[in-house]
Amino acid sequence: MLESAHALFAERGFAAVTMDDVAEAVGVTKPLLYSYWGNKEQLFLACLDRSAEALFDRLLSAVREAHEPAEAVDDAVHVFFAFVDQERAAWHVIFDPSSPTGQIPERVGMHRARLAGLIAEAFLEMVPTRHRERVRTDVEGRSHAVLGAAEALARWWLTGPSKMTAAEAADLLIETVVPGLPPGARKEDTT
Amino acid sequence: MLESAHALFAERGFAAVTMDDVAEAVGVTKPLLYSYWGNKEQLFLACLDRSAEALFDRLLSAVREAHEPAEAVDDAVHVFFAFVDQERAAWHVIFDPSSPTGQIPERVGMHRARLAGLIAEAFLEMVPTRHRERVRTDVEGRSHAVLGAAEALARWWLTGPSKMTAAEAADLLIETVVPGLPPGARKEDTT
Amino acid sequence: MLESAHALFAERGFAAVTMDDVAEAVGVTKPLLYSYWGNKEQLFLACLDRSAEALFDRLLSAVREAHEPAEAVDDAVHVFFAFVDQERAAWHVIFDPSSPTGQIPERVGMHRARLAGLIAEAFLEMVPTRHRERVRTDVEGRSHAVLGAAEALARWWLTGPSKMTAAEAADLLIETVVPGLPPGARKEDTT
Amino acid sequence: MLESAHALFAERGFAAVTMDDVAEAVGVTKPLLYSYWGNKEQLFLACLDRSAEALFDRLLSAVREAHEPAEAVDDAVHVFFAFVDQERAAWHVIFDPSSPTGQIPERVGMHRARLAGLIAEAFLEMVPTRHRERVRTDVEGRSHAVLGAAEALARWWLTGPSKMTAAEAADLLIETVVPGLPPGARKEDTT
DNA sequence: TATGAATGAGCGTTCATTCAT
DNA sequence: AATGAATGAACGCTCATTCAT
Repeated sequence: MLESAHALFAERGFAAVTMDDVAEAVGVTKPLLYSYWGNKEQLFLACLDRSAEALFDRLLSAVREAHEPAEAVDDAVHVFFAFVDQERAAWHVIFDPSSPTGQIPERVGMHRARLAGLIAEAFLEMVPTRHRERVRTDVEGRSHAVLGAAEALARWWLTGPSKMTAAEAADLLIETVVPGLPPGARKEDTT
Repeated sequence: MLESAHALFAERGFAAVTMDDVAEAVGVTKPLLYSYWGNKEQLFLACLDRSAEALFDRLLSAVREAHEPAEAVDDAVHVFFAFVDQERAAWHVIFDPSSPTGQIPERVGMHRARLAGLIAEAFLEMVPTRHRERVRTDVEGRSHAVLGAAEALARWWLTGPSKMTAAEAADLLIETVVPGLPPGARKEDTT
Repeated sequence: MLESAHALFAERGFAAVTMDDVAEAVGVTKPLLYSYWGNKEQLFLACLDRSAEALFDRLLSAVREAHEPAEAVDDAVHVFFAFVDQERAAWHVIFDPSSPTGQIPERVGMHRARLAGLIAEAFLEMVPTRHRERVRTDVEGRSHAVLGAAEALARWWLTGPSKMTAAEAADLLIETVVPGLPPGARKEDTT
Repeated sequence: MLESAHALFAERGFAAVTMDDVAEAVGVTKPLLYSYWGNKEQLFLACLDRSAEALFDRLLSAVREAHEPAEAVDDAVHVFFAFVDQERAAWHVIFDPSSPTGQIPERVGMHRARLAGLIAEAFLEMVPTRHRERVRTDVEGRSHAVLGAAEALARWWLTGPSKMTAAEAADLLIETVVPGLPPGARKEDTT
């Protein structure tokens, strides 16, 4: 039942969707919508959480099932682009830029942080244990950078002139950001 | 006079600012605003162009004045973070995610593409002439990725727990994405 | 419920009535007005159609129930002035001259044409069958002329110094325009 | 200089023309417009008077120069349609239906009355002197009816399917309303 | 005289949200 | 549980009109 609302938000963005639209698409009356979700924001947050959770789960699996640290990052990136490719609506909802009111930005930030955390963990795996604490903050920043790179590359890939497959886009991202990692491993670890 | 409007948009985003707000902040009446800019969108676009132009100019100078290709990218990244640091309002307007109506997304896309183009040029300088055509599309994608990484890292840096200086944030970005470049230069050129 | 809106439009004309006025007069809030009629124009068109329909129906009955052609025109004219007399608001809405935007003029033209068509039919009845085609265009023009005469006479009657009854005004119109008809019947048919 | 304003009012009607439009069309600044005419209404009234005066003058000449009463009405009608044909802008301003505010309707009424008065005079000429007082009111009403008929026929002629010349339209009107006149002359004067 | 700049007052419309039933 | 009907609160925008210069 969230399905239809989800599709609408993905297509037109939070701000451009009215509760009337949602009610019509879902096939129920507006008051019912309110009795279920309280208000527009809550409804959107439900969609957002659903999408972000799905992406998070897939990334988590990829990272968990990887046999070695370096592989984990690669797999995660591939999973990310596969997700964008297959679950376009979910992707749009997660990164919908037209939702700047109330609790939404905060929640988006939280999901972003969770995703970045996942990436960060994978990176940390590549750093010898004794150096992890020292580089932790850097890794967090890098993770956000990588996530932002992924987001921007995905947007360019979806809307631009490129005719890459999801896998090729993923490889491009890996080539771009992964060699720069793990941090500290390069410079400081040569001792 | 755009100043005040600019500040408002930076602070609250396009959607959350009313023309009444702007009028009050600027210290004039609404009709005057309309006589100057026609409508809310035009007013915002004026702010947007102004900010994006400023960032573009700074990056362009940095790239032009660099002595060698590798230096150009480094300098650009540092200039970028310095800009975010000093011209926070401009930065927010450029990457305001709450402006999804009318011509705005298109214009934002244009500015993003221009910035990416600048980065791409700098990267191409690092690739031997005979390989440039072959890697051009990849480089474009990478440029968007780098820009996205910069945007995300800047956001994390401004809002997160990090206490880095702008220069340190810039270095972190460089470490993260620059080694991955130039594309083709690494793998294919060793032949 | 259209009643109050109708009265307002009749009294002050389309342009001089605001939706706030209507809402207050009707005793509901503005959004409800919009949920019922969509916009000001639609609301007015509803009033217009209602009035024009009422006048048309009365004229139609008069024409249908007349025992012979000549009587039909007479009766129609009397019905017209009786309508003006009793349903003054409706009359004002139909001939409201302050409604020159959107679909309104077109719709007014349509209603005028329908009324003229009714008159034209009555006139054609007075013309021998074999001449009808030949005079059809003339009759159409004459019908509009008669309708205009009726409208102007009614306006003069309602606002001027005359103290006639509706029946007397009707007779005056009949004396003025009816002898001039049927066209063709006079000049051409004597052969 | 009124010329341009006149043209605008004729084309779009009173309500749809802004003072900015007028200023631009005339080629002066708005404040100058105000210094000349005081306000929009006065400006329009100036245009209106000018047009109405022109029509009145032509009708007056026609009536004055006619050799006998019956001819006067015929000539006036022909002059009327020639005016509509040649001075379409003036005609539109006189009968502009979108000017229902302030003094305008009253002034329009005055001009209408003057025109009707002219027609009435011509008709009265056809009535033996001793009956004139008795029929004066009737004649006034009839004159308005004739004027309304002329107006409606002209509108139909200009916008409808007819391909008549101005003279043919005039003849059609004469056939329709003139035989019905002079009033009283027919019924009562046969004694 | 003539104007660039400025405004008061208001209008049509929208939409998230609620209540009586 | 479910809804048809209703609304509060704004918002973008317009335009006749007027000062300061």
